[in-house]
Amino acid sequence: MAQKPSIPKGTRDFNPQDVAKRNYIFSTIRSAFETFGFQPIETPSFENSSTLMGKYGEEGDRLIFKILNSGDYLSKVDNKYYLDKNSSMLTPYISEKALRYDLTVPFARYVVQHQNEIDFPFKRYQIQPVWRADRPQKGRFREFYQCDADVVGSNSLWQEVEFVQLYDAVFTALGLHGVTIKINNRKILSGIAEVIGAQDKLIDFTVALDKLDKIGEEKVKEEMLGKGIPQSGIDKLQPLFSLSGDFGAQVTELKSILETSEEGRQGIEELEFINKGIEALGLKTATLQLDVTLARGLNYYTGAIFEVAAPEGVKMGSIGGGGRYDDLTGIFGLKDMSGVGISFGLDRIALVLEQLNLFPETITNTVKVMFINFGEAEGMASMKAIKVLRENDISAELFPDKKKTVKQFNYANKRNIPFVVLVGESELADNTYTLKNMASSAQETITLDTLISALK
RNA sequence: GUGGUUGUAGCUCAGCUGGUUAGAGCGUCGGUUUGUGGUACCGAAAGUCGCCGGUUCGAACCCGGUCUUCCACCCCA
Repeated sequence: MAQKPSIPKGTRDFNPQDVAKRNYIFSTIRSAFETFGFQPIETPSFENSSTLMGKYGEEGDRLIFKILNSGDYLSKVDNKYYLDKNSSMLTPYISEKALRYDLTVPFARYVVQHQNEIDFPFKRYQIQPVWRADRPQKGRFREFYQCDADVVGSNSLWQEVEFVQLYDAVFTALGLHGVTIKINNRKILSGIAEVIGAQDKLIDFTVALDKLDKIGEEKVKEEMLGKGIPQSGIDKLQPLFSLSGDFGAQVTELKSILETSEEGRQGIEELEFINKGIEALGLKTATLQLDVTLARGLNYYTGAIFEVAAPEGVKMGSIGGGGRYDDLTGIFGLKDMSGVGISFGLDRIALVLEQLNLFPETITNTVKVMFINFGEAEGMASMKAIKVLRENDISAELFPDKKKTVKQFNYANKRNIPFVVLVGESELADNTYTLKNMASSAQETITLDTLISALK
């Protein structure tokens, strides 16, 4: 055998069973999106580099897949950068396009570009692959699908309420019960930073706070101190580390911490509105949980921040995330356009469903009936019947070769084909069909009309 | 990007401190007399031991590099 071919790091092939399972998730999400009034759009898999670069922070820029220019791309390069081997300066000269890194920034570009054709508020969903030059791990790929729903052009907090409901609806429909929808608000984080005198260190502060459940209270304090946050401020955080109780109790605690911060108080108000809405409307299987340490999220979030964690006991990074960004389109020149949205990580959801064995057994993409091949004349009779079955929306096929029946049955078995039809010498003479149910082994010899109704 | 880890037939894995023709189970293919599968029995094919280089009389095994896998950072879906 020759050298085995392979695919790039962090990419995968999907076999028919995989595709069937993924399609099941896609269609569940898609139908929920549409039920909530979202409309689909699609954008190109690659954008101009200038559209993407600088939108995800320094880290993000590094993870964007750049596309090499065509032609003699080195001829345009400034000798200085070339000879210095200065990659970051050289890149813009040799790469003008890049694969999309997420669906939100291309969406912002889309909104600005098509602002005159769009009726606001605009609710769109988008299900497409994205690419990141990340180092792969489990549940972490270089090519994966995001399923995004966003609304632009409305400041209403009802949108946030709806997104919580949407998460609940999708995961309930997928049978993935017990997910936790964590919610926080960027304004609360800013407020806390303000109160402890670290407003200029918001990022450092949130990054440290985010690690609370991972490295513990002491280490978090150490890190904050190391980043130059005053001890007096850290002391004020004490109540934060011991936040407990239900949503209401935590909010009360927060209020006392954030008394002096206008922004913080606003964040709390928003949070309370969302929680009140969800309490009144109810969730089917998910839980909404306030998580003040939830600080992840891209630089552009300005209000609510969401993240969805798989049910307890499943080791997997977040399976969804999102939030409110007041000025996303601002970077492309369209001001005062608030957006809020969420994303589902299809690939991780698939892994979780697989692990918990939650895929319905009925997910298959096999044909319903296979005709055994007994020879040329029998084959012709079979093909005629198959034609009629297909016209009746029944998937059917003829085993192409006249092999031993044992082999043909084996094949049908392995492909999980539920029914087999035999058209041999006697059936040919009588103009009948022997239909066998592979699961029960029962078989009967019937006419074409009966065959059709039996398989419908 | 940093540190670690993995890689042997299609799949899951054995292979003792380097020693002669690298094994098993499952799967695949063929057969158990030619119209009936998922069971049983018999038989066969299939591996430049991830790739490149080095050490050695000799390497799947030791060393270096590289790719891949997974893990921890980082970041995220």
